[in-house]
Amino acid sequence: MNDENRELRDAGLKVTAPRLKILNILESSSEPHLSAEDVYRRLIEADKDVGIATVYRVLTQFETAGLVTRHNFDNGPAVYEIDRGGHHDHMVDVDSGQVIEFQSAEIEELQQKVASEKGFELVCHSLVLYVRRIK
Amino acid sequence: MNDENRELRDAGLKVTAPRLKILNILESSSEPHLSAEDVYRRLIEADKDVGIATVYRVLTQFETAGLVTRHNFDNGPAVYEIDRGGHHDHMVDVDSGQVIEFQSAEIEELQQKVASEKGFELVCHSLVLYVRRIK
DNA sequence: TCATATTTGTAAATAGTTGGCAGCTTTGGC
DNA sequence: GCCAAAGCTGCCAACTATTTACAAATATGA
Repeated sequence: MNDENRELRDAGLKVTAPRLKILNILESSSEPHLSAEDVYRRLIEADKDVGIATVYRVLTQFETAGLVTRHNFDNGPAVYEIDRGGHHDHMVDVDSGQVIEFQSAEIEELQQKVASEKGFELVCHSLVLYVRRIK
Repeated sequence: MNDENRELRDAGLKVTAPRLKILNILESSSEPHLSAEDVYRRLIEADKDVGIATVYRVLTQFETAGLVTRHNFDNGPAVYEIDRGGHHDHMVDVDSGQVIEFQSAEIEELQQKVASEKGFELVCHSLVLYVRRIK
């Protein structure tokens, strides 16, 4: 019983071929942000017999289980990112579409502060900076 | 020639009945965040003869002209908000769906700082805090 | 008033995502 | 190891949000 099996078990999911393959694709991808279509395309390269609906279902289950995070960047399809521990936000280069990750403990703190000033606790957040490279 | 006519003119748009009505709906709505469907429904209450495609087209033109801002909250349709000058971000109550506006000069500053540290200038940003009311 | 460029409504097309269902697979108990 | 139950899958149709094509209607400036 290897690590990936255990990850699925711990998430309360049966260990099946599609789930293992999808988890593997997410873990081994050099591009950290994959859409359902992206995952689907990589899947059928190796194995004709999969449906896009399964990809969506599995990605949603992974999200619920906390294995991946789903991002809705401005338009287009949602992208999924495997959770490697460190929380971060994203910068999108408006010219190239490139996505850059960053962390800012200060911003995180201020978010907590803003929420609690209004009588709320912060559940999660979505911060995307749209940026342009300085020439 | 009234204010609304001028707003359209200044945006380089011909002054047409659908545009005036849509602008009016956005300006007079008590709910500041309206989806294209919302706008469409209010339109046909007064006037049967409009198409949803026109609503989308006009809202996109308004966005390009800087009259409105489009937000993509987590799921569901995009919502449009008339620009009343003051920039602000949003908090969404995950239990009720209620949207609360807030401003934080400190967060804005930090965003600039983060972008410039990576060699970028900030074009715009999207910050949504998903929150829960403290009991 | 006219000519022209824009804009509109209708309807059909598209993109992304979800749901229904019959058959297949995993799992835990024996 | 074998079986029943529960869960999972592929296929395909449906669905939601949005965009496009196009011919008819309208605003604008001369």
